[in-house]
Amino acid sequence: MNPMPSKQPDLTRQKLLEAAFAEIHRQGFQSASLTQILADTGLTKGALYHHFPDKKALGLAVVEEVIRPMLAAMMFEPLRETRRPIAAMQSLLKAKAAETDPWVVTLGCPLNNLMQEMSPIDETFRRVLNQLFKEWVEVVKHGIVRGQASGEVRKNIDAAETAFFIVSALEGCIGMSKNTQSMEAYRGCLKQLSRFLETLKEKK
Amino acid sequence: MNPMPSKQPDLTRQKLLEAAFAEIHRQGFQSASLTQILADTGLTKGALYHHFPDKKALGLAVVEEVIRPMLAAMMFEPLRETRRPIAAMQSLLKAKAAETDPWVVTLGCPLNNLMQEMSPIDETFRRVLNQLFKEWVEVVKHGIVRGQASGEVRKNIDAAETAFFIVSALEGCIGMSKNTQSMEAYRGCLKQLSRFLETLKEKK
DNA sequence: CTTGACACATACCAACCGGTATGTATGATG
DNA sequence: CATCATACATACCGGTTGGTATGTGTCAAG
Repeated sequence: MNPMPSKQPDLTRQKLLEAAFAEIHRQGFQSASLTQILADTGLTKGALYHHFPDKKALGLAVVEEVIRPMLAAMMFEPLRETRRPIAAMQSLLKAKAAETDPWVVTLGCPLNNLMQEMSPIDETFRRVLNQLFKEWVEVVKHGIVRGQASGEVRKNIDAAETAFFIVSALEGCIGMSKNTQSMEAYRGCLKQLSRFLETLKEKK
Repeated sequence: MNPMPSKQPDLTRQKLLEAAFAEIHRQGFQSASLTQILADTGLTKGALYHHFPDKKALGLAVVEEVIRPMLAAMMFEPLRETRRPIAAMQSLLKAKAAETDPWVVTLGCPLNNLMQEMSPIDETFRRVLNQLFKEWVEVVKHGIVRGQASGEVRKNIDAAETAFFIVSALEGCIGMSKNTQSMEAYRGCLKQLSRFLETLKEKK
């Protein structure tokens, strides 16, 4: 009846995923230590290898079940149905710039970190990460297209190319700011990206 | 007199640096294997630890003595004395887009790779990498300032912020294209960056 | 001719890695 | 009550890691 706190497999799996996410976010996938993850969770290898066949599967699960929902909530949802994507994205950037948590500036975007590390050396990772990345670009692209329909966005721009660039530039800003470890540089970079977005608007 | 081919210490050191650069570029610093580097050079640990005190020193030397000159030749020099930086950068981007070597698209920018991996977890690396990055931004910034003086560039833009953004966006383009492994996406992204540069020009 | 610093090569080490084999408590099922 | 799969824990393994200690050949100086 009263289920023991330590015998809920779904909860255990979730704890492993979250600890793995944190460790991977800090150290990267290859340098992430399973021992460390287990130390963080208080679990053992028995639990880990019961829920995941190997380290790689754990990493891929982190992408699908931790990073994807996170990204969807933060970046996809706000753009999903907007008819004024430029305005939506600018308020999104403003929100990011207003964050006081140095999380992003110190550790960077989890998706980008993994892409940079794993895409060149592991095809499975590359496919999964690229799929997620492409979804992101697609969301932005559809936003732009809707913006073009509603008259907010100029019609002589390539929606796909522009969307790819916007996401790339944002990841670039985050990455460089991570190196600088300066919230101020981060905000300035986002401001310039916002300036670029402004140039996409239809002139009235 | 005739110096033996294998007893020129400077040459040995250089071989180690280049092999280390290649290995680090592929695998990242943490996952770079000293054994692999030695196998690539045909040398042994005796040679390595004669020239470098430890792995970290080797990595930092790679940054200073391989990546820095490479970056300086490719990105700094073309902008050093130009009075029309926008034009110079656009021809630079054009040259990058025209490259058929998939080197950049498959492995990415060595500087950015190291920054993403090492900056959050090692302060020494972060300082060295950030120094190099800041020099890059500075070169672009000075170019913009000179462009403002010569009338090519609008005067109501923040040179420092803009320079930071340009470098960030470029690194972002490279990074995302590395993930996509598509030369076409890479070229499209550079084209959008070029479009941004165009908006910096003084209206005639 | 000897000495000694330099430029490596060889052999070895403890620590850690991901992964496996086995043991065990629990809870549902027949 | 017996059975059996689930959900872990424990103990262990071979391989690899960065790093070290020692050996050796060369060459220049004294």
